[in-house]
Amino acid sequence: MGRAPCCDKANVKKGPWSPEEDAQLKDFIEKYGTGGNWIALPQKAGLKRCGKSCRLRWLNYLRPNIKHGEFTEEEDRIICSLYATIGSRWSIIASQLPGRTDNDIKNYWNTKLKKKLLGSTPNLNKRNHNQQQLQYQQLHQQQLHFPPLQLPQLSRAFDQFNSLATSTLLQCPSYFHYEAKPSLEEGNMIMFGSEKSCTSSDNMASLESYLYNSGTGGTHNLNIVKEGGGYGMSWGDHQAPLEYNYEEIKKLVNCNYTLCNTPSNSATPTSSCIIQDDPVDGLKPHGELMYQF
DNA sequence: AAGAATTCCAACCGCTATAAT
DNA sequence: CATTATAGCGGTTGGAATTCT
Repeated sequence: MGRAPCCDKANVKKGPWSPEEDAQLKDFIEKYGTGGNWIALPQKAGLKRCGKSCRLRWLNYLRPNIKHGEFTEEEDRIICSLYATIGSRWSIIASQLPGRTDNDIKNYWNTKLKKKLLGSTPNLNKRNHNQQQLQYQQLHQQQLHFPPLQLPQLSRAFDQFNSLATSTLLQCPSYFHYEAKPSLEEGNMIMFGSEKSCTSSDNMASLESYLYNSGTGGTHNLNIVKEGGGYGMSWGDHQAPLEYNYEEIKKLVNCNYTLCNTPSNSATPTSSCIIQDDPVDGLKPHGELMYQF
């Protein structure tokens, strides 16, 4: 038996709320509270609405101290920082921004902030973006000389990751956790991330999806392994099937890692790393970043 | 000026976690 | 413990408003 519906779908109003309905809901809640039962509330308040709809209307619009309008730079910074750390957990992010709702922040992120961060190309529309992405992928493949479909997921995952990570870092470097061992050599490892970690069932596709969806969240280890005459990469249980040389790996990762005065074997808090954007890719933000790790 | 394309955001949907029985 | 009801969450959508061509 499936779950019972919370209301009679045929007899509830949907769509935008009228000022009268707003007033009715507001008056009722201010007088009697929600009673901890949203499902029963619309009937008591005389509204032909689903309890869920009432709850949403109250939380996102009617309740006191809701802040509407422009987000401040400080709010932007907090959202970026938390998104980089915990991903799209909007209710937690909203809890750090008094007066803002999760829905508001989610909308703001999806429509403005994400573009602002990635927006080194302000006139980018969907068509241009897709074209540029395609051009980039073609160029990328030509340069690397690896056959199509051999490692597309990993390559694209890195594209997505680096693009967002670099932008995020520009905004809020203190919240992003980055570690690297001294160089891309056998046995070395690059670790990105913060709190989340991939599960044992992750595969390349889910990893791609994870990186795509969660931006910089997560802890990911890219292991460099020696394979025959070149280097390969492994990610969790998955091993790249191809061999790459040092330069190819660098290009595949899509950043140039230059380490300065780094003691061997481990990253230390006194070391710094310069990441430069791939000049091939016009979509990515340009510049040079310094990290302490 | 007008139609097309894009942006924006309120509201909905479906899922999961938790509470109640 | 199993089942059912509810709250809450995040992803998605519809359509109004705005911008572009």
